[in-house]
Amino acid sequence: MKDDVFKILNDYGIQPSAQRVAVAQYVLSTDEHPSADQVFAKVSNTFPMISRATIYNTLNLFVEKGLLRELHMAAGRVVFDPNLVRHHHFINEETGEIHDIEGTQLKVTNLGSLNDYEITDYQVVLRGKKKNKVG
Amino acid sequence: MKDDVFKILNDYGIQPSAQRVAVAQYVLSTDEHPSADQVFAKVSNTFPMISRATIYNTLNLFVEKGLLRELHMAAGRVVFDPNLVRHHHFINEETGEIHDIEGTQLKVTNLGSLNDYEITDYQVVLRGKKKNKVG
DNA sequence: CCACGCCTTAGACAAATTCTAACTTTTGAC
DNA sequence: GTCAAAAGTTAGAATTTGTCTAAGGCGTGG
Repeated sequence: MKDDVFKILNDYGIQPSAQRVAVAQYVLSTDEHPSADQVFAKVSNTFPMISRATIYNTLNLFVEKGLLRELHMAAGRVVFDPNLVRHHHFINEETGEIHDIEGTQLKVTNLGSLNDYEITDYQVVLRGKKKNKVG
Repeated sequence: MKDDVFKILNDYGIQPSAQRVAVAQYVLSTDEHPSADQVFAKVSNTFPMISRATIYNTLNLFVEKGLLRELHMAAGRVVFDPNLVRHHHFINEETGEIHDIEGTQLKVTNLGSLNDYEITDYQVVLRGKKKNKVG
């Protein structure tokens, strides 16, 4: 198991260290969608000397190397939108700008199959960059 | 124009004040998806005495009254996801929990029509609550 | 005028994240 | 093995985002 993690880190071009292995063991085996602080709390149990900065450094490195993905949807760090009609958003990853995508440009189907949930709102979040006009 | 804003605030049950009108004039006329701090910066230009607390109070009031919507997708306050396969997320608004929705349960179509953008990633974000089992 | 309620203010506070400077560990050359 | 350079880690300071608090301002009804 620790060997697995070692191999995974190597595969992603991440130099293993005791701290990085400890973080990876937790985040790769959970479906809790933890925040950095939750990772800190969990990993501290088995690795009491680890510092917060290392947690942040390690998580950011993992994201950079493609081993983890960041989700930007928890509370806090919020922006405001006066457009109340259902619509979607495109985030330009080069600039951070958020653009509206009209509701009619995308269609989400099969919503009805999610029987356990009562959906009050949904939107599609697209990430990418503006195409260069060619020619 | 100022009269328009006055009327809108009244329509949404918001007691107008000089500060609230100033904030509304900016946020209702922009498509910049501003953060609270950006609102503060802009409104300070025309209303130098306004305080940050008033900006936050006012924006939160507008959201509460339905005049604005919050978007939780900017950088910061982040959680991490080891699931790299394309999938979607359901946020339980009662608990804040984030659940994975398999990519196969939802289908987004018409992506190809967004010709100006090069999409590197997308996901559907659903908000709501777990249904109570009835009976 | 006075009191009451609502609003605003400045600054304190709190939480999340990044930065910094010093220390430790690893690695590679000799 | 020893040394130096590079990489990683640490604690704590600093920054950023947002809320809370205590005090004061303003308008309306008496």
